[in-house]
Amino acid sequence: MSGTDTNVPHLLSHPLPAPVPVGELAACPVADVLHRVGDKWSVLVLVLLGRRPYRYNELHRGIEGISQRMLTRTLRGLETDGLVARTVHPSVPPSVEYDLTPLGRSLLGPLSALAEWAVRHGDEIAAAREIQLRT
Amino acid sequence: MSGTDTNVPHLLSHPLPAPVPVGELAACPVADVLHRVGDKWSVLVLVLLGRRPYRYNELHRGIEGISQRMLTRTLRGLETDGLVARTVHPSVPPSVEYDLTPLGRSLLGPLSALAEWAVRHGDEIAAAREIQLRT
DNA sequence: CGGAATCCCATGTGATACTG
DNA sequence: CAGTATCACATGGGATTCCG
Repeated sequence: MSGTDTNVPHLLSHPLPAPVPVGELAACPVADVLHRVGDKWSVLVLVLLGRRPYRYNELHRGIEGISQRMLTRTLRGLETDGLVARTVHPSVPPSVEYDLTPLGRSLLGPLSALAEWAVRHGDEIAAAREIQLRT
Repeated sequence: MSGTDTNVPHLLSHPLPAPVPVGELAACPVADVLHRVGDKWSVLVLVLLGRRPYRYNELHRGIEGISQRMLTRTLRGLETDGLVARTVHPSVPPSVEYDLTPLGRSLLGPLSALAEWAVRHGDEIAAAREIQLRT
């Protein structure tokens, strides 16, 4: 991912002093994407759909604790952003299948990098939080 | 702590059907981290502090549009999670310096992967949103 | 300078009930 | 099966004022 750095500026990697305000970053879609994927359920839906297509109730059973409302809203949001495709199969009873779009699938890579970091350092964060609680 | 754990499972990369509900993922800290960094300002603060240490008002000026309240809350949150260190220099007038901890710095890598993705595909997301708006 | 306190609104999230 | 509708609550976020 960092290997093909042809024209994309490395926004996070250069340790230079900031000459200008981060309008460059506020205007850039990084925070946008983080906000989209940073909600409570989106990443879980993306991960599941990264394995195979799922039907609605299948997702509902697969993601423990999600309400129908939030599952629907999450799917709609991801669909709106072109990350998830919704396909209705005209059968009786009707079945609806959700799957990742190529765009959504391309997000799995960067997401997995963050996932690995989270798995590796999650306990450190938890430890840091514990310390704050006892002071 | 978890540094010795070399076989971190690739939660997002194996395309196998899900044998069990994602309790594995709901319990794992991935969504947690996304939620922490997925707010409106955290990533911007992390990026700035990735370049060099900053003082409070320096950050306030550097991040256009952030309120004092949110800057403080964001810094406190990142500090609580052990990603940012706050150092008070006893001078007159007092100066407070914020910097990334090693943990915080280790997050810049995965974050930059996501940032590159966002820069590359941000327009596709915008395009997908436009389509939804006109229907 | 580096915040804290307060008020207020928007959004996220959940529970429940209902439906084609 | 695959949702919608409604209510209710917690949190996020901004504006303003005040303080050591």
